[in-house]
Amino acid sequence: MSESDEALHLTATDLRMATFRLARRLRSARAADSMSDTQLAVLAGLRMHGRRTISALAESEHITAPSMSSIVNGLEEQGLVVRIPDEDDRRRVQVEITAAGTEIVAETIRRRDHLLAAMLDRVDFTAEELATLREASALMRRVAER
Amino acid sequence: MSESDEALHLTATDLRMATFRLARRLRSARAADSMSDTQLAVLAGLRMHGRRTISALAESEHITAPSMSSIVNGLEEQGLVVRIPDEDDRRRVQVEITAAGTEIVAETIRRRDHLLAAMLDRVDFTAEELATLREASALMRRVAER
DNA sequence: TATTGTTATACTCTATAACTATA
DNA sequence: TATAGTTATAGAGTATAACAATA
Repeated sequence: MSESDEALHLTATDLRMATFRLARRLRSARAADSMSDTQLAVLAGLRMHGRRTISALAESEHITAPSMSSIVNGLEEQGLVVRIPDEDDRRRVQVEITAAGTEIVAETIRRRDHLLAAMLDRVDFTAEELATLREASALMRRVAER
Repeated sequence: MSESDEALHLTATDLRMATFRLARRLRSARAADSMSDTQLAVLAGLRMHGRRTISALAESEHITAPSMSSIVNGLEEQGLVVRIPDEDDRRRVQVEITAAGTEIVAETIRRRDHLLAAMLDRVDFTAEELATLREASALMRRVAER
């Protein structure tokens, strides 16, 4: 293994462990304990990208269309999304987030950010260490896009 | 809000987004597609900390004892753990990972590290950027410990 | 015929309540 | 009585197979 390959693998191992541990801690914070990870992910996707069909949502979340149909049923019963018939292709259904759904996502994000900010505060990082974390965040997002 | 509070919250937001996106990508890599996140977490905990009781495992994973009992049933049927009666307190059962269970964890870690190393490679980071990621990994683990 | 979505059915993971065995 | 674990039962999330409506 070359020196640069070794650096790559060492970085990968460190970053994998750190990412899983932090994600696990943050995932516990959410606006409603009854919301599943998938429900939150669907709402967050709709909030970012606007209305989507069942198939598109299923593909985004890597689950099947019947599973997504069932998830959307649950969200619709809670008033967090609405199904809108597609006028151009009447086989399709557009799923749209409601104001209540948007608020659930926003509140979950607020709680996670507050939790993480409090965790960062307790460690008492220097300005330089905080800067390193922000630089790394940008790098991590570039990695995750690939 | 003070300047340092603002830095804390900006860092928290960046890091939350980056962490969730990367964790989500990496979680899909595992030694067996049939293994659930909880099953993997239990195996990984047993591999690190040695034999544990059902109650201790349930507490670690933040699930109830009946749920953990069921998870352990599944792992035992697959030959990945064994139940060992506790001689000192015969109400207790010690759960121990088998060689096959250890291998599942090791293989999952290998796959995730290889996936992440390949992702890092595709972005073509400089040595300095890789160093930033490794420094940040250490900082993230300190944060997650709190 | 092919595509979009739903319904039917089954399995896993989770919970709470009730039970057994042991302390 | 209290604790450790299991069993019984139910609800949510997932899958595959079969179906209905539309293109």
